Amino acid sequence: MKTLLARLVTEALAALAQAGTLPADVHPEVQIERTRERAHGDFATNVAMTLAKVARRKPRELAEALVAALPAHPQLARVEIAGPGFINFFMAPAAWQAVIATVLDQGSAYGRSNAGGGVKTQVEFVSANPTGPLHVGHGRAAAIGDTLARLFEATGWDVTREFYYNDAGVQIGNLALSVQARIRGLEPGAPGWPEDGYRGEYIRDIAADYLAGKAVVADDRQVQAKADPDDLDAIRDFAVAYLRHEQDLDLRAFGVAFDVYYLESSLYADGLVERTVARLAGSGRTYESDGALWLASTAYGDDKDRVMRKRDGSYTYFLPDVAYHWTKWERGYRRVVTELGADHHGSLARVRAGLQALDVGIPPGWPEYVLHQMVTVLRNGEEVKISKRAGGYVTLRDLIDEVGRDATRFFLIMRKSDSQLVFDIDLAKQQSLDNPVYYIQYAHARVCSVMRQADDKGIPFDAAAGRASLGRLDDPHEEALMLQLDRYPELIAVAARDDEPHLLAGYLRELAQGLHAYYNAQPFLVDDAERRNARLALIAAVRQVIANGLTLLGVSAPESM
RNA sequence: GCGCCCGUAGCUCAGCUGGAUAGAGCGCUGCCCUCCGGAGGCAGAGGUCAGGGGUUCGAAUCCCUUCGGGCGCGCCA
Repeated sequence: MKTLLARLVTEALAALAQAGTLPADVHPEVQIERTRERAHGDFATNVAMTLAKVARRKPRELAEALVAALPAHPQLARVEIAGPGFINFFMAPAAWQAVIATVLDQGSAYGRSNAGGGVKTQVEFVSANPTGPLHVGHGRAAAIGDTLARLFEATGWDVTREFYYNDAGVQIGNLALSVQARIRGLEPGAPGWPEDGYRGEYIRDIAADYLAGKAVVADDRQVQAKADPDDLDAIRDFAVAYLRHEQDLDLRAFGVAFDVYYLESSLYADGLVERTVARLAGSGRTYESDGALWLASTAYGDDKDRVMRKRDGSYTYFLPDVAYHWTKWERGYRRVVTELGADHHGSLARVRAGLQALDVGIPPGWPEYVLHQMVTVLRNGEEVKISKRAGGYVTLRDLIDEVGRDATRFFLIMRKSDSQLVFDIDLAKQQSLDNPVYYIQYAHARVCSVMRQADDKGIPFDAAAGRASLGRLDDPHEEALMLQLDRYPELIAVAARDDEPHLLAGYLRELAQGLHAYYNAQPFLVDDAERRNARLALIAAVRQVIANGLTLLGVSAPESM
């Protein structure tokens, strides 16, 4: 409908230009927006105001001329001029009613599009190092990254989910030493316990399994424990596989699956770090100072120059980060989203600057970054502290076990990633109206229940009859719902374009609210078969869109609760 | 000190790439079940959109600035 209106307005503008009311050389972008209030019609445009200056006419005068030149269309019932010069469009009821048939025809495909045109796209997220179980922050990353990936898939992008981690660095060495200390029966803090060792109970579990010679299978590796307390390499390999496996279980319980696991160590093994150094050196933007090799990254928008190679000859993490993102480009991903905790925001400007310095055709501003702010967990109104080193923190799996996957995913996605998020465990656990995820799921279950009732009463929903009688839908609640349904594809497109999955959570809440209000205002199973089937067609369409939206969030749409 | 993010109702937060009288949930007050699931709905109170400048037909939204909070600012990852 938006595109229809935009076309009509453009035609009218062309006619005005022809008549000399408008200068011939203006080609304004016609904005059609949804109105906030029904009194303002269904859609509105502000072109008369934006063009008033170049046309040297008063906005309302211009609006009059434009409306006079507007071609008639059966879907357009009425046009009004209001306020400072808005042109308000009132659509014919049939135009709204048509959305119901569209939803029912398209089913789970409603809302999908091909905006991405099949372009190879990658979402990198979670990317936790295998030094412990995943915590709530990783959960937020997983919810955001996976939902984005689903949104991209729904809008025609060819998506790969990637998990990047380091299996060979300082932290991993520390992990191996911690497990070895546990193998030797040491407790955290005891003499001989490694400095900055991992103190969590899970280290003890790894030690026990290692000694027992167990085998461990993770999604990207498998290892048989050697049970030798002195073989630090073997301990490390086992511990990494063990924790990777634990993370796999967490992610699976969360409904998240990765296509690719990328190892930082492979960047070194495959010579990609060296190649990156050489390429950067060739840029003429590197220099030696204090015995270290620097990149003049300030030339590319960074706020200070960065050390590439330290005085001791080893590389800083800046280099593998650039090398890694270069591989993303080389592997053909043209849209890339890197999802990180906001505490890593410093790497953003550095990596982009490094990629520019490579001069390999990567556009400025590539890749997209989505940074999420901190998660605070509340239990009994008190903050639960998260401390990885000390152990005993709230893990993702604790949350899933306690509040369930649906509520966990929903709570972690419902806020804008830029905002800090308070995760109230007690609220998330509540199976009541206070809990938004139950409220939405209940709307879905409620429609299913009405359909069952219809069957029981021997008046099952007749979809064909419903479609033929859509003209019977004239209640304000019905109009509001049709409007909401019509908006859904646009919302999906915007959420995918702007990397804002939280919009979908808010939309679904509003749609559910519309359904509940309608339910209370009107009976559906009325004797008048035309009206009854028309109403059932409407709520069937609402159920379909709720299901489609929940699927994109990775949340189930139950038929009864 | 510098950079990024945030500041909207008592609380938690939306506000759809600048639009008309700023919204929702919870909490509070008062209503609504002979009816398809009351696990619901309706109405009301509650705001200097942190403060101050600017840009323009129009600003919660864009720019500058002050204040407050979070996170970064290492030849750690």
